[in-house]
Amino acid sequence: MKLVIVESPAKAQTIGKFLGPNYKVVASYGHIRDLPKSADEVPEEYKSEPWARLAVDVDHGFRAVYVVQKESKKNLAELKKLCKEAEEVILATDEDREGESISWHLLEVLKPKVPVSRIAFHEITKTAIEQAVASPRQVNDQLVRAQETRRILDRLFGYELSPVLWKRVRTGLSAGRVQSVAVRLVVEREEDRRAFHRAEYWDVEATLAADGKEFGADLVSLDDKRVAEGKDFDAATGLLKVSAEERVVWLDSDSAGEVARASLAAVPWRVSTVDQKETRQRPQPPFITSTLQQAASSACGFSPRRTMEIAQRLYEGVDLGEGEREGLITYMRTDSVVLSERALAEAGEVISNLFGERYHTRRQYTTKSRMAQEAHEAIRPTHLARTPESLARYLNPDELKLYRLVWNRAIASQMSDAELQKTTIDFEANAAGQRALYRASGMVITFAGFLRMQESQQKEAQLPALTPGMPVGPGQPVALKTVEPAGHETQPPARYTEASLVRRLEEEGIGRPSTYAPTISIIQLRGYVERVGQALAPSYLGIAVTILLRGHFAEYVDLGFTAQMEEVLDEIAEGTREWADFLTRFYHGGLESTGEKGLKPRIAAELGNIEYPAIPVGTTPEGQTLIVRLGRSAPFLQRGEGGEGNVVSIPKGLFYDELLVEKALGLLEASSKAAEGLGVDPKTDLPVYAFVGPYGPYVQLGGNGDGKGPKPKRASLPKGTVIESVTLAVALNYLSMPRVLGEHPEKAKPVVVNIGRFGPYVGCDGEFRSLEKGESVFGVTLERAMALLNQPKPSGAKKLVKNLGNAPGTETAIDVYEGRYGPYVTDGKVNATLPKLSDPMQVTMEEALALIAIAAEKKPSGPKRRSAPFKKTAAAPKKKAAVKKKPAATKKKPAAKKKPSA
DNA sequence: CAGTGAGCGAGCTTCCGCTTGACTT
Repeated sequence: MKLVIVESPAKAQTIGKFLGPNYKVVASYGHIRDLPKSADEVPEEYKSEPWARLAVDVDHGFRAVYVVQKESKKNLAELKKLCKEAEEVILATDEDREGESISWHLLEVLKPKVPVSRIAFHEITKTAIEQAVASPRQVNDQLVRAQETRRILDRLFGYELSPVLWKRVRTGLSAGRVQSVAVRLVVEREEDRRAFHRAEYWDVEATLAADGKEFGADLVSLDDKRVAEGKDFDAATGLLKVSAEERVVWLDSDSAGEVARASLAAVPWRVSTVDQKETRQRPQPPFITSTLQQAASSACGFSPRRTMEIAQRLYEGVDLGEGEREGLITYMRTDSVVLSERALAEAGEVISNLFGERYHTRRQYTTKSRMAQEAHEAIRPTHLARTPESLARYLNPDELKLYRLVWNRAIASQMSDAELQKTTIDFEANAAGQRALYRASGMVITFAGFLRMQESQQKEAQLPALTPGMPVGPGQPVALKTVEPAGHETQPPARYTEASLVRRLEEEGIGRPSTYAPTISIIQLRGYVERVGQALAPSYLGIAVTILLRGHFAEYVDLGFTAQMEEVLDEIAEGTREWADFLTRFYHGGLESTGEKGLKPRIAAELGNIEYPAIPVGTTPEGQTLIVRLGRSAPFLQRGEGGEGNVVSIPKGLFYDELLVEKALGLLEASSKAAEGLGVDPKTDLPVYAFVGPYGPYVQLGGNGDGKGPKPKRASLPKGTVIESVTLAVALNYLSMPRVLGEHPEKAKPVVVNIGRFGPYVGCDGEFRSLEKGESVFGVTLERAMALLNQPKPSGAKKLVKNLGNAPGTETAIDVYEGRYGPYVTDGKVNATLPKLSDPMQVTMEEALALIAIAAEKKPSGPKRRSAPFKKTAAAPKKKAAVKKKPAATKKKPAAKKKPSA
């Protein structure tokens, strides 16, 4: 038996059929090893290395530590077994960088004792596979190194820049070569929308009729000066932007009205020119991942993720009633527009049968993108003879829609050009001494060609047959019906949709077919981008993060970064560049003299300069700055230095493009008026208000504004409460807190329930207990409260386990504690968690001191964590942001901990 | 940006690209 390993099980099944019983074809299920994702996946022997977090030894040749992915373990065990039974192992992973890498990892892990060869095929047909088997080669190490370089660069990029965001913006955030540029694109589109100035421009529209047909003609020029249209205006200023020598006239409402009146009075007009032109239209190439996602989005409203799910099902196949599943489309993660010979031939037959020979034009497409790796074909039906109609009863409606899309596009791509005839007729009028030119455009299809496959037929507009010199007016062959001014406005650039963002990334060579949909998901999951209908709008968090990265790490989030990386990877693959050199320069930097800084020193140098992000909004007429800051619960607008009356939260759904100075001032105004309140508390006659504060929404009873007198009663609302939804009744309910549930039978003290900093709780006489997760304050009875209070205090607190006595020669006591995170030792200053599986009772003084020494050295270096953004009071000086450096002990690489690195 | 009641050692979070898992009441 010869063992053939491919990447996907569906492919394995198909190939298995071609190769016959002497071969066993199995799948690797993609990559089998990767860098460990987090500390707990790092092998024990490397855990104490300074680079363990990265799993790349950045100081010794960028040696990477790979671990078998959990999901791959079972399959790998199976593969190992099969390897032993095989007389030969054939690696048939995809022929691209990642595929070559998978083969290499398979070799490393399986270590087959039998001959191994590497084959590749781009087309799943019997001949292609037989040919591939007949011409084996070895794994291409240079290509593998290129992949490894890519992988390591992405790891260093993501795992070094993300922590910058944790320190300066919010924990849990992420930055990456692909995702950060995706967010940047969305943010910059929003900035363009925000900076956009509308321009109003007018033209004149005439309705004419001849041969019983009505048609329109628009004013295009006056005295040979072209009438300005939308594209003539600058988006950022709303002003006309045409070169000096170009003669353009910008009509407003009045002048357009005048021209219209004068034109109408100027009958008869005259046909001045009739121009006819034959044109052709070519079909588009068959689908690749990005274009499929785009088309499915506009035609069916599917998100990229949904499109890929449906495509996966079509790829894996359905039971067509013959008991065997058969794949209906080729592989859906591809960047190649190439069609196989068989597909080309099949298309010819299908098209000739359906429409006739004339409709068929054999076309092989070539992929434009330099980044393309072309391991697969274009996305097409596996059998073009299988029409959507013939599959209708086997597919669900969405599957059918997508299949139809794929089939139509593949067939159309092999059909003849459409032939069109375009007609332009100009009419001339003497409008109050000005020569006004009106233009009518028509188009007829003389040969439909591939347009037969188009779902929405191109609109034809037939113009009557006119000849130059013909008069236009009452009693003439061409009648003039109306002449009216028409106003237009330029439109701001549209937001990206998920699919159009994918398309843009693809055009820029950023990301791969397998990551487009996940990238779109991750930037939403991180809260950088939100969906508004089909469109993507950046959140204020996304804007803040982009401002930070763009301001301090510009070249890393540059649109061209990936393209540059790809160039280097190509050189590595070709053997003209050394991979570790490249990574050294990327991470540690180039020669000092060149001023080229690597990522690591760059971050170290930059960190102190990074302020907590503020998003610029503008300046008030009084000269105060307006900014958006990120609050704990939501973004808020701040005027000047903030403080009472100068701060307001930003309502949900108000995005940056609309947050202009005027709107911002309106919000501040409205918030001082929120003061009007929800109504009056019947018991106290005091007004009730609902506000959003720094810790979330809350309600308040009475006393707003003056800042004097007794503080008003306030109560928190649960996190995420929409302030607009709060009614008087709801507000009063919360204001009833802290609510007395009754009296403690023993202590004779009141038992209360309230919502506090750590959530809802009950309390009595200085004793407090939190409610359980999800438990409502309104459901708590006295009984329940008593039950909670009678429970012992949850002991997250440390417990002394053992006293080891004083460290030799000192007065410092060394103790072992049992804490929330397990047992640890401490000298009172530095704590060190005991290694797993060690018995806290068996710890010796020696071990404890060693652990403490290691922990002390690991203590965070560099700038101290800065204070929370809202900690400071209005009175405090504003400048505090400068990072204080602790006069911490200089840290050197400890000579003691050295690991024999290979 | 308001305000109410605890406590302690933190360690973790994060990247991009390949692929589909699926043991039971």
